[in-house]
Amino acid sequence: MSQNRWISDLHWRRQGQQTRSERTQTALLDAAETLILEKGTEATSIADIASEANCSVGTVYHHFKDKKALYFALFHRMTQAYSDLLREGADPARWEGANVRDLIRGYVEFTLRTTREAAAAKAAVSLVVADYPELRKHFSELQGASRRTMLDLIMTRESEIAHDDPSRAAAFFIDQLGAMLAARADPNQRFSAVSQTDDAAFAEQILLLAEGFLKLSPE
Amino acid sequence: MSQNRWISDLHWRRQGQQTRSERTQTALLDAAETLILEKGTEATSIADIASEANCSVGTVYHHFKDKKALYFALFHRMTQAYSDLLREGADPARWEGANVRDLIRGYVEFTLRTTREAAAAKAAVSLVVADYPELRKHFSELQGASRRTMLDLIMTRESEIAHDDPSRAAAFFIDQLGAMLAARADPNQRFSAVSQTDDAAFAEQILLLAEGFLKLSPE
DNA sequence: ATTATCTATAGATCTATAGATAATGC
DNA sequence: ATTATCTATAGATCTATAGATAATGC
Repeated sequence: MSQNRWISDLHWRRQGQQTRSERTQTALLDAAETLILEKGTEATSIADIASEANCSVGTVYHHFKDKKALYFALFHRMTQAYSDLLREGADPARWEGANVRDLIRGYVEFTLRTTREAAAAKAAVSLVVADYPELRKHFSELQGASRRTMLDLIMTRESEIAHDDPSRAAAFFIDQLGAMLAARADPNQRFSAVSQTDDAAFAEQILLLAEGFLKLSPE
Repeated sequence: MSQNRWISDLHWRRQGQQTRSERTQTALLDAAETLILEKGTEATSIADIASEANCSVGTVYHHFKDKKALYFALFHRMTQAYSDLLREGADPARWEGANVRDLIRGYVEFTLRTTREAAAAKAAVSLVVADYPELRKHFSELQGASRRTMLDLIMTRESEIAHDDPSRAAAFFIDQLGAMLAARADPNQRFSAVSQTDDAAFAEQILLLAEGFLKLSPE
């Protein structure tokens, strides 16, 4: 019998040896994502996932140690994709000559775009996280990394901020901006929103908030 | 056999005839709340809930049609409590002589206090909602009601707002404030936050945001 | 008398595995 | 030769019910 090779203790997913292996794993993760969004994690069974991915239950267990491993792999796929995008977007070279306004505008646009592109993946993963308390911390830390990166970038332009305590104000603002962006990405928010804004108007209002709060020097 | 009397199609919970009936139902809901928070909805079985509430599986099904009915009742209990508090807090008579600043301060304090008091209930219910997509809409509408109430109150003080379009600005601000308060109530946020503020400092910063954005007339 | 509770269990999942079969690529 | 897949099923849940027993309150 072959030795099992798993990516890590956390993910516990077989390192495929053939091209079709990766294709099958992707199909399984896609299937899980779809079904979880549709019916929730509780109502989604391995047989459902296999069927949605056009393969058998046995195949699922060839690739993933157990149900939890499959869900963790789904978590890993989404967070990995997000981290990669973040690293690329936060490259200081990319922001040469940008002022604080540009940074905030860029952050809002980047976050809205990436969360929209990966909306299904993100929503499904947040349902997984709800059922696996051990993942909650990882999930939040990912958001935290994105905020720290943004804060560092902004603080290299500290002189533009006329607020008494620029670093405290910037940190507060970024936390709140994170909350606003998270809410905006939540498809349920349309039931609770009392204002309607498209993305462009949203970004514009956010800049007004930032200007008033941080007291940015005039452009 | 006795006729079953249920509170509604949605909640499907027996209308108890004896004092101990209510006590048992409360114990069952409390037990479900505790276990869901601990292990998630998927891993929580009826037998677990019965055991945590010191009663038998048969008793659970005497009071609730099925597992879903129990979870829906938990949802109902939390949302009802919140609605009641909201109705009380939003009474216009209570806000005689208050200006926009007072209203915002009051809203922040009210929301932080009630969400902290009911933190466990809210967290458990949000896990339930994650597993029952049909509840998502109800959940968001509840938040929406709270925001509309707040918006109405603020707009009776429209003259204090120097922004070009007071009603649009107020609606936008309330939506964003809702997002910030929701994030603040989330216990995971401490892993993602880059700023540390206690409730008093938070309320103060929110007022600064409001003043700058809405252009409130000086006090 | 009616309502609430318990015990015991049928029946329906669902997870995970064993063992046989098919596809891949050296 | 090795890797990936399928079929069939054991074993472990878990939900929900039936029927007997205990507690309540008119």
